[in-house]
Amino acid sequence: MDAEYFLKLENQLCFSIYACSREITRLYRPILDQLELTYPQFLALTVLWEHKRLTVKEMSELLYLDSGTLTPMLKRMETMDLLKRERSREDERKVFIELTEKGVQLRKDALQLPEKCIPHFGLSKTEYYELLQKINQMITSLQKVTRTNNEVK
Amino acid sequence: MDAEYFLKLENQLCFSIYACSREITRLYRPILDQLELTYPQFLALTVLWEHKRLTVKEMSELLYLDSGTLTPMLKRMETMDLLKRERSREDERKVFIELTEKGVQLRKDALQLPEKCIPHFGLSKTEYYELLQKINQMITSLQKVTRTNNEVK
DNA sequence: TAAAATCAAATTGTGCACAACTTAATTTTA
DNA sequence: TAAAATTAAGTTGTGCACAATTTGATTTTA
Repeated sequence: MDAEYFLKLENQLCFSIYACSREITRLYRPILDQLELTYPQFLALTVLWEHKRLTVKEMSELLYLDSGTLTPMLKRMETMDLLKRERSREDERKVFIELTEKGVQLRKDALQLPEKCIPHFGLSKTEYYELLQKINQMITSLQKVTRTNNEVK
Repeated sequence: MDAEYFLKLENQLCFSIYACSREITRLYRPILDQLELTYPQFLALTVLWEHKRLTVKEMSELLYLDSGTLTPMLKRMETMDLLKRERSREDERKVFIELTEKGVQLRKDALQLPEKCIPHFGLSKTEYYELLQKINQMITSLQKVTRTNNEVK
């Protein structure tokens, strides 16, 4: 492994991925602005459109975000009348998140997002799927290290 | 294009890339902690190791970060004695950034980063390069839209 | 060459991201 | 079954990211 080589910015895959992530968010922003959503809020809605009702913990596992990020964001979204937060009666440590009618309805408007944005990725259908698969493979590998006690040192 | 399909979290390439970016940062963190650096600070050092002296504008173009992000970060790094900020005499709008001896020396310690981290990406050499290329291709496509006035609406 | 336009950096304000910690509830175990 | 351990959510504090705006310098142009 040539450490000198990989220390150059242009050869750092981590930088490319980090920059690409922000570039996609920038692409999405004008449309999300119309829906009055941020990108993380849109992701939170996405999992709620799929699962109806989730605890904060479950959302945290789906989005890889912790309660320190989710709690304040969900509170903001509650204020915006997109969702309800309700503490579980069976286990009072848990808080259930459920969409309001407004939150459910927003899905219709959000459908334009993939249609308007994905063409700008500059990828063929095949490239899109292959890239998705590769990145997911990478996430799985990374989580083996980052989600255990085997910290890299 | 099946918008319903692409609205599912698992099919969203943007989510994968966003999650992957954070997962890599998490992998890097224990090592960067030892160097007392954050990931964006490490990137700032990376471009300064390559270019010796840069204006804020030039760093902003290399890292795709604006002055609102860079100025406070560079001030923190100046306090940490990693770099100097000096306003240009020829054009007083510009501020030059240059590494201190401490900033230069940190490069030696940073060399361990790629060596220790890249193996955990779970990619072969070929896969690494292909992925790097694909992501860079994607960034270029995205910038055609995000870095012009043709906003997606 | 003086006004208008542009430019570079800094500032302000909002919203993540996340480490570290706290609180309160539930589960485990001695 | 009471103490210890674990768990879920919330809190606190720091550091990005970035839009929008401001400040001051330089360039363009009428």
